[in-house]
Amino acid sequence: MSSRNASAPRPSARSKLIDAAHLLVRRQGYAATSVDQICAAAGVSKGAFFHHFASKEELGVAAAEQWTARADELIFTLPPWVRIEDPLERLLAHIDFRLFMLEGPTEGFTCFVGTMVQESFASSEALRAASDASISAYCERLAVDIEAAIARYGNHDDVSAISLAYHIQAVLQGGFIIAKARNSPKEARDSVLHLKRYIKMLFDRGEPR
Amino acid sequence: MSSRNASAPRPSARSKLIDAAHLLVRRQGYAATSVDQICAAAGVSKGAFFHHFASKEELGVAAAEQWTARADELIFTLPPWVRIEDPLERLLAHIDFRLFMLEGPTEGFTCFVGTMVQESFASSEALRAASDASISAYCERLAVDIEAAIARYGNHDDVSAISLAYHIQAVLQGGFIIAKARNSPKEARDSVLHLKRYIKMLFDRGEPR
DNA sequence: TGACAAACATACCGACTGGTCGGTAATGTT
DNA sequence: AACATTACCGACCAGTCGGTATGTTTGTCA
Repeated sequence: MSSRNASAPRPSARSKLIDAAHLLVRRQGYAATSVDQICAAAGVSKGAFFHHFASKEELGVAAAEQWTARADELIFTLPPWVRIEDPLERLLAHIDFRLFMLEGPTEGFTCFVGTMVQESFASSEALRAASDASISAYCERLAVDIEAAIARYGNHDDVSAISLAYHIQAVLQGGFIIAKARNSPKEARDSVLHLKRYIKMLFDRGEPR
Repeated sequence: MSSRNASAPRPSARSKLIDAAHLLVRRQGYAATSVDQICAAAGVSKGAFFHHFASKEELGVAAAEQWTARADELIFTLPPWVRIEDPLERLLAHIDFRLFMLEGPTEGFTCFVGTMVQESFASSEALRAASDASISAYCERLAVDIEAAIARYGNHDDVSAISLAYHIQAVLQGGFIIAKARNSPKEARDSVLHLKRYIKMLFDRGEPR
């Protein structure tokens, strides 16, 4: 839907620009990142930028779509634990993975679309919609596993799978902000541990180990 | 610490600039909000701006401090439920209040410092520290009530009061992002309901009503 | 080899950015 | 009345913004 042909012949300018946008926007935010900066980081001229993207906003949309694909691969396709049979164990492994990601420098684990949508939700409908699509795709994919866990184990209240998925996403996004403010992922990690405890309680299991 | 004398003689330029900054930054983000925009919204000249603040960054710091005071008043001082005797009931009333706030247009309930720190954590140590101070002040104030609730009721695991306070803050901050992306507070409200259910479970109480 | 278009580079535009500066009006203080 | 201080104004600066116009290279197919 985003690129005219499925296979990119050269991985060149376009994808390098998107990668640079991911890097810089996660570090500085969308508005504070200039087109010139993105070009310089990508090692590409400004003319090339506007050859591939009609505007900075259009790059933002493309970068959000790419972010979705990247996340789906990194979280739902490549890791070995996605093949765990039990859906609840798979869900908990997912949480552990997100916890594992909360390490190292802040720029390494924060979310491109979460950062972008915070600045642009009111000023650019295109960026807001693209960010929403990315976040919602993650949540809907996660809700499939949650639904399966509910079907097998039931849950404490009659919580909906999709609302729990959004809750997980909210804890993560909020954790990123706390980590940025605190300049440390510690509080964010503890928050994800609270989330894990909640999920276990929801499915009526005691503490692990 | 922020203003040289405790009582502001005229509520004029300085506070109007801070109010305008709160409004515009919450809507557009920090970098996307220009000094000229803030001056126009405050009905104040640019010269007056740089009379009161040495830089845009300094305004950001002052606005964060003001945000802390405003939040403390709005959440921990003025509401009648802050005088509920039982600390757990008071905590749950706090959650209900945050839920109640998640209504109306997005700009109405989002967090100034949360928005600002997301863009500035890597580029301005002063803004990051000011945002951290605001968020942490809220959490530490909240942890007092949580600590009292733990003392009276115990809790399921041996979770710490301060980590639960940061978790609450994470759910709220994350909810703001979800609400911005979804262009609706629905999923954020559901997320806070998950949070409330978790707190009840933590303190070993069944469902309400 | 030549034709032609896509992929890139260079130079540049007007609008706007954060910030400066010289000056003025009001408000104490003595 | 004289003076000092603070609050405020509006013009202005150098630099940067997103975006455009135009030129040059590169790959493809005849």
